[in-house]
Formats: sequence, C-alpha cells, structure tokens
Amino acid sequence: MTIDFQLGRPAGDARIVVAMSGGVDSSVAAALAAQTGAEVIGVTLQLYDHGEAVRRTGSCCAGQDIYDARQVADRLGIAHYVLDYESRFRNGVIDRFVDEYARGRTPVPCASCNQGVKFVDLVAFAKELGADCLATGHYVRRVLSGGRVELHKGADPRRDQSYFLFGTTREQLEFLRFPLGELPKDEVRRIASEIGLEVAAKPDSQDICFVPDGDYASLVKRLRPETEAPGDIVDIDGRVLGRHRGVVHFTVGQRRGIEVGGQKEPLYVISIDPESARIVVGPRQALAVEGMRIADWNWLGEDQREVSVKVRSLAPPVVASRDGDFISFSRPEYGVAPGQAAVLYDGTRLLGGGWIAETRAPADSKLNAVAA
RNA sequence: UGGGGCGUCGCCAAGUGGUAAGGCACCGGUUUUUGGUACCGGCAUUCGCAGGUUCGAAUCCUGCCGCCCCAG
Repeated sequence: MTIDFQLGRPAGDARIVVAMSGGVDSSVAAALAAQTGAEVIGVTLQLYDHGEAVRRTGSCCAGQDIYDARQVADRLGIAHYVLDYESRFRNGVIDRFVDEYARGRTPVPCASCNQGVKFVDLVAFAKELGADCLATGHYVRRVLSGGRVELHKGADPRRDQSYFLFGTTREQLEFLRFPLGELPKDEVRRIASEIGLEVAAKPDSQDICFVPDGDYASLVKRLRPETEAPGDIVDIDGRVLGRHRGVVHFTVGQRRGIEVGGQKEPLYVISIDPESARIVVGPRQALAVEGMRIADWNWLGEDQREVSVKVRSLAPPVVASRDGDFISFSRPEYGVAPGQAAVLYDGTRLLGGGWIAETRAPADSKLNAVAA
C-alpha cells in the first residue's frame, strides 16, 4: 500500500508532518507517510487534563493516547513531538463549547477544534518545521481539479468526516494531506495489524474527547454554573408541564430526559431560552424546520443555489437551496439545532459551510402540532 | 355520612367471570470522532384494602378506606 502524498518533489527530499492522536487512523496515516521514504515527523497535541483521562479508552490527545502515539512513532522509526496546546484548546474549543450551552445552543466541538487548534496552530507549527505538508487521519479526500484544490467526502460513506472539516480554508487545504481518504475503515485496521501496531484493535474514539464518560453536563456546570438553574418545562402554548434541572441538560431535538409522562406521543425539545431557563417542548411535528440562517461561512467551492446540506455528521445530506445566508430545505427537517454546523455539498465535493444561527418553522407547524 | 361517580405500573389508560393491552415516562443496549434522533430490549404474579361467591374474579357480592361531582 503506497499513497501518493503529492509532495511536488522526490519523497526522499520531502518532510511530512503527521498529526498523531494515538488512535488507529492517525497511526496508519503516519505509517503510510513513512512508506513514501520522506522524512516523517509525528506530532501529538496534548489538549486537556491528562490526569483524569489517562485510563480512558476511546479518547484522544491526552494521557494514554500520547503514550500510544509515542509507541507507534518509535515503531515506525520517526521523530515524535508532543506539544502542549492545553491553553489554546481551552480557549478555542472548551470555552466556546460551554458558552454555547450557556446560550441554549448546541456546539460541535470537533469542528471548532479542527477549525482552530488543529488546522491553524498545527499547520503553522508544521510550516515552521519546514514541512512540505501536514497529514492527518481524517476520512476525507483532497482532490486536485483544474489547478484547484477540493475537499471531498471520504470514500467510505460510513466513515466520512468532512462534516467536521467544513471550516478548512483553501490555504490550509493546500498544505493538508489525508492519506486515509480512499480507504475503508477495516482496511485501515488491517494495515495497522499487518505492520504490527499495538493500536490496531484500539476502539474508535467517540463522544466528546475532553469529556470523560460522556457527562458533558458536569463540565458545563462547573464552568457556567448558571446553566444548572432550574426552570419550567412548557408546551408550545406556554402551559407548564414540569420542571427541569438546568438548560445544560437539553438540546433542541432531544427526546429522552424530559421526564414528562402521561402524553399521547413523545415530547421533544423545541427550543431553549437560557434567559428565563425555559425549555419549550412539543410533539415531533413541532420540531419541523423549513429553513435556517447560517453565519460565519467558510467557502471552498463556488456559490451554488441548489445544494445538498448536512446538518449533522450522520445521516445523508438533504436537498436544499441557498439564498444568501438562508438555506431552505426541500422538505422539513427535524431536530436542527442552532450552534450545529451546516455543510453544503455538490455530490461528494464540499462546497462550504457555516454555523446554524437560527431556524425557521413552517408557517403551519403550530397548527399541525395542536391538531396532533 | 342525601344522591351519583371513581380507585388497574411514576403518568394516561384498555380490560365487566377465564387467568393484566397500549401510549408516555424511566432503565439497558445498538448505531456514532458533536449534541440529538432512530432502532432493539426491559419494565404490574398483580388490579385501594379485607372478606365472600366460583373450578376460576381486576371483573360478581359485602364491609372498610380514599378521591371527585351534585345537592344541601
């Protein structure tokens, strides 16, 4: 297995920096880079408290993972640096994460991490090292087309991570390489075990990397105590159905955890008002959204009117049309939360994306909800 | 303390003699490098309590307790 890193000069003269999280994917990316014959430098970011995350599996960038990355680098015979990016990660990712919850929004920390720490700070560092490129283990493809660089979905549709990379700029993309983009996940694991990497069978990372055991609420509460102020749970007509233990426990589209029973059909969180600590709930029909306003765009492709758009990393994109900052779905979408990313595609090509600022319900949604 | 009605899982609720539906909530799991969704599974040996009738009762009878409504 040899991957073309498109280095623009003989591999023997080139230098590749690889972002190594300590997981299987970036380890294989490093191995593939090493196979080119170029000089490879592995870099691992220490991003957050390495005390409480040491034993955790399925995390990244702390404790055990840093150790794993070091083991892999040793095995591959490449240089390896660990960079302390904790304060940058705290400012760029964690603070923003908790602020968003305090505003009743639903953040995507993986996207802000890529957008900031990984692709700004790490790219800069790699350039300082005189590298020809920075390679990562993301499942996306970088495609050169007519002298222009494009970002495409990963070939393995179940692993595609382009949603989290919508904020990548053209300049960053010029410098980035994604050696796993054409590979299915099992192939990556196969390669890992073939070359004897200890991490070959390591579980995939999941959940939010800096939140131990998925309990992000306690982190948010610690940094933004106002998010645990109790408040009313009201229906779409304002009737009080119950009380809750803080807006931090809710996100738009959420069903479980509302703890209001005796209903004909399940209740979902329709909206969150952090000022009054009110959670508005309603039937699924009330969750319908016909469009959304996007802020802070990043564009890689050209402007297009008819697009497909992802409002979450899983689930296929949906057909929509764009008019300025407003995107209209061809059919109602459910569970679209402000704070999430909206990512536009033309086929497999990522055109651009931005953050969901607000959503708009169909004019008749309330009537439907009441009738239901 | 005259009349009427009702008490079945945390909530709503079906079942009026044949051996406790369903929904909501909750719990667990699956899926997943965000949250959420979705999907699968679990969840009343027991029907306000105590007796009685019956081969057999949540269902019939008696008493008690509790709640609601209408009267006064």
